[in-house]
Amino acid sequence: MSDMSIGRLSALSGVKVPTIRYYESIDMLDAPPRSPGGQRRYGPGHLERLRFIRHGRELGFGLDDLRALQDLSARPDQSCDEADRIARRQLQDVERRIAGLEAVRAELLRMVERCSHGVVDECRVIQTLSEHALCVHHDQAGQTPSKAG
Amino acid sequence: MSDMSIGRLSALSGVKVPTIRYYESIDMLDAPPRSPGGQRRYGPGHLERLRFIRHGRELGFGLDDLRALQDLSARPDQSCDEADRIARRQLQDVERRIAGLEAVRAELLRMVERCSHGVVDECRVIQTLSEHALCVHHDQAGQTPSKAG
DNA sequence: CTTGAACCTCTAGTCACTAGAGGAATTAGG
DNA sequence: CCTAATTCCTCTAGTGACTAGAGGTTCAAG
Repeated sequence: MSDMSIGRLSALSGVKVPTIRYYESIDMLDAPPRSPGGQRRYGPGHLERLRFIRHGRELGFGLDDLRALQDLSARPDQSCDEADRIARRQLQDVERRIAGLEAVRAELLRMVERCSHGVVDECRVIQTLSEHALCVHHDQAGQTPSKAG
Repeated sequence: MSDMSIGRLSALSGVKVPTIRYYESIDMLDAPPRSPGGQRRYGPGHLERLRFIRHGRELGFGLDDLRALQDLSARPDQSCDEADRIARRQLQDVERRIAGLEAVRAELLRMVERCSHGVVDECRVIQTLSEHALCVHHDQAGQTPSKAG
């Protein structure tokens, strides 16, 4: 288990080899000792940490959040309010994204269901994309403070 | 309406000024004529196209897809099968992402609901991330993790 | 000892923008 | 016409989280 090569660590963690090296380069993962020839040799601590990161990434946490959570878990006496706050923020973000995607899904469904498989000129897909151009929906411009059309 | 500045086009389309220039640079949007001093002057066709692009982006289409859809709409006699195919692929992608995010949401909910607001050592948030036993990845030799995003 | 897989560093590319520097043009008011 | 404010210009570089490839070195098995 100790003295793993990067390939073995990759297989055991499910994180690709270049990604492990990338994590090291951005200080997400401690640089391991090297073999006499200069190749990385990992211990079980690295594997544990990588799995933590991978699990967190699967849940959509950013690497900065995971760094913060990892730092917290190194100080077990502290209050876990910060960890809770990070997780709740992530939950809200995920819920917001689900809501957005469901609206998108509804519109895409309308699009493809109305497609009569004719020619482009009558195509609902393209028409819908063009038509909605007439609606000035949720205006998020914010780039020109003076006047708006 | 004709001879808009880039700022006005931005306000009317909801697409930010640097993004409009970026679209021009990657040939998503025709380069407009210039004023004597070299500033861009847009017509209504540009506005229509930009709104098409923005709407498509809101639905999650990639710029390559939108380029293809635009090219199709310039040839109204063609079959719209290609447009339909692009939209259906997008719909599937969105549905796949929703499913992934809902699994993520469930796990995040379990996380924060079990947090007892004590100290880090007992924190469910951090514990859950560390518990790779419950993790979905069994691929000990595989090299292709799938991601929820 | 040879072979071939796995490893090394480094650069650059991905997607769709965003930020900022440093300067030129335009517009509104006087 | 002059000035000041605003908008515009090009260009480079940065974002997040990797991924791909070149060109070379080390390791483990036979």
